[in-house]
Amino acid sequence: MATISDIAKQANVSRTLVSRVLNNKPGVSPENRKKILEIIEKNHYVPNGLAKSLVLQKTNTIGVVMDDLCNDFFFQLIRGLQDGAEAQDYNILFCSGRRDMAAKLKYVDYLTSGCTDGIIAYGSCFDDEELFRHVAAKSANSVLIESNLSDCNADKILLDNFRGAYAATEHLIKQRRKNIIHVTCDMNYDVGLERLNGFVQAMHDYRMPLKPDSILYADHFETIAYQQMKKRLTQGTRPDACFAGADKPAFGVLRAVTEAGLSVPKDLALIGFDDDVPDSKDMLFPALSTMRQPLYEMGRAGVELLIDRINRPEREPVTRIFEAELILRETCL
Amino acid sequence: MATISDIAKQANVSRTLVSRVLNNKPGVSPENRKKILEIIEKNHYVPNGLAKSLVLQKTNTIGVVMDDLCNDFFFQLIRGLQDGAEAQDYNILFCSGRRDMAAKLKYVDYLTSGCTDGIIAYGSCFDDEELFRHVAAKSANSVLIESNLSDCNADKILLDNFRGAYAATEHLIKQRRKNIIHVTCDMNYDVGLERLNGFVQAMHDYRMPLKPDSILYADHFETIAYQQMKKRLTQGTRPDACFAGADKPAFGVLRAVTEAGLSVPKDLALIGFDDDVPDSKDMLFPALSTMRQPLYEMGRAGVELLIDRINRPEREPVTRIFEAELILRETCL
DNA sequence: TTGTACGCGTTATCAT
DNA sequence: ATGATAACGCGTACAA
Repeated sequence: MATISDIAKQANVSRTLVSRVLNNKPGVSPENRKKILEIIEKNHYVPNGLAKSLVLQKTNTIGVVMDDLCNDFFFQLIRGLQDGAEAQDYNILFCSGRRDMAAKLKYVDYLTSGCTDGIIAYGSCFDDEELFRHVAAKSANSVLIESNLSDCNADKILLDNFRGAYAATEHLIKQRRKNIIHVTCDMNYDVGLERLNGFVQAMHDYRMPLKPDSILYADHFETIAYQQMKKRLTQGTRPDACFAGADKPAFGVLRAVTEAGLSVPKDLALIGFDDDVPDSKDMLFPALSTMRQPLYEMGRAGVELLIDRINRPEREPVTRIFEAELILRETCL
Repeated sequence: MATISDIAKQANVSRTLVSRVLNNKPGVSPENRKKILEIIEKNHYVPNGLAKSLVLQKTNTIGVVMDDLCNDFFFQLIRGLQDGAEAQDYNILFCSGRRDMAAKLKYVDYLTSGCTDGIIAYGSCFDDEELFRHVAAKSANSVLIESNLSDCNADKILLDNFRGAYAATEHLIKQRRKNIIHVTCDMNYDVGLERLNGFVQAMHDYRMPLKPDSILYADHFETIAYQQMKKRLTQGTRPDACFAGADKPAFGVLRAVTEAGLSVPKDLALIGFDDDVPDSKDMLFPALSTMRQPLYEMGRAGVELLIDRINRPEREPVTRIFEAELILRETCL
């Protein structure tokens, strides 16, 4: 690959002039500018970004680290991140640890060792704590999405999962449902705990009965929720309402309920969480009522916070908390 | 951020010794090594990757540019790429132009200007030609997936769309279907044309009638195929078999056919292309028969070719052609 | 074992 | 308008 020196040599000028032409700066005679531009063109010359970033101490690039790129749950988040970066003319790079912690750590190290001006990390898995402390300790610019880590020097984007869960549960209660259960999402994540807590608090505040079989433990996918719900329907009193900690388990519940010959929402009202519904699901089941998580907006806000921090590294860290919104469709009116 | 000089100063040694410790090289006394390691630890020091790559002329990183990260079609490809990179201890970065050509070009420029050892570009859109010529002209290491661009200095990973389409059509013919139609995928892409050609050739070879209404033009999504098929069912002779240029339009067809009260595969046999089926679809419709495109393997192969080229830049460009595999499920036996 | 000096490719400063 | 020089942070001959 040609370098700036090659171009300078061919044009019989100094590297300084070439650099000025490259960056559209004044101080170059029209003839020289023309000649230099031609030679640049002829050689398909592009300045080396590494060298440039090294001397400028600026990359105009931000990095994103996530658990897994291959999950449609992240689509809206990704769009928000991309649009946010695009709006301020930053490059944005995506990495994923393929659900592997060591790989994720590796990418954090990589992205914070010079090639970006800052990183955004998504994840509320308890295991992520080590990761984020590592980032913060290096005092790299960073924003954490969905991770409520105290005293670490990073901006944070959070969703009020507790209030969201509370609101969903409250709605079911006000619908005069009598036997409300909660199917959790993955309890290895903060969100799992927070949503469970919101459910419990609402039940408590409204003096609703909370029995051991009021809570079914599942994860972020459909299958376990389906199995748990299927089992639950064969024992104890039949629930007439369910708040699920995420949409995917909600669909597991929906499937179990439907297969048991029950009618939704008549026999059982159902509210999910996330608004993470592939179009095709709407054709399969009644449309899912859910607490919408504004992932697009959270992504955009994350990028904006990060770039602001890049420009003002001394600013105190802030936390922006988003609210989930109750979307009533067909599974709960 | 601390630099290697800072560490050296604190340890009262030269930068050389610190560098040796960082890279696990001999030539450092045990005492010095210990002292240096402690200071590195204390400062959370990590070497600057830019400077390192600049002097080493090596980044151990590859970049991927795609149309759109937010499409489940790419999941298997991404997994293949990641696993391939992981296997050889390379970092892999994903960028997407959000379906915007200018953005895609920008990312290609960015990734080929120093921060990676090579790039992989996916796409067979005709518009991509400019892009790939641009890459090749810079003589950056690159591999093109699904893009059959002649005389450009890059390795290529291709799928034999013609043969795949031919095989699908042939299967329908041998099923003794009499009125076979083809619903295309997006004709702005090579794959659209190649699959159409395969269909036409098979029909021709077997002396099957090919009328103007034997071909419905759609795109890579469901809706248009659905509309076209719906219209088609109200006019002309009813088709008894359909080969669709991709799975998503196949599902559009399936929906139209089902809504028209026809039975699949009895009244109409259907074969898609890609094997790009979200789980939930299987619950909604009869499972789709399709030509499986081995995207995972294509991704892995792409990375392997790229890294091989990085190690042997003088090697002649090669092209690896993968074959699609007929997967018979419920929509065609 | 240790350190000096140079180069990677670029931009910025300060002469001329 | 032009160019020599230093600097960014690192690795590595080479010399000591």
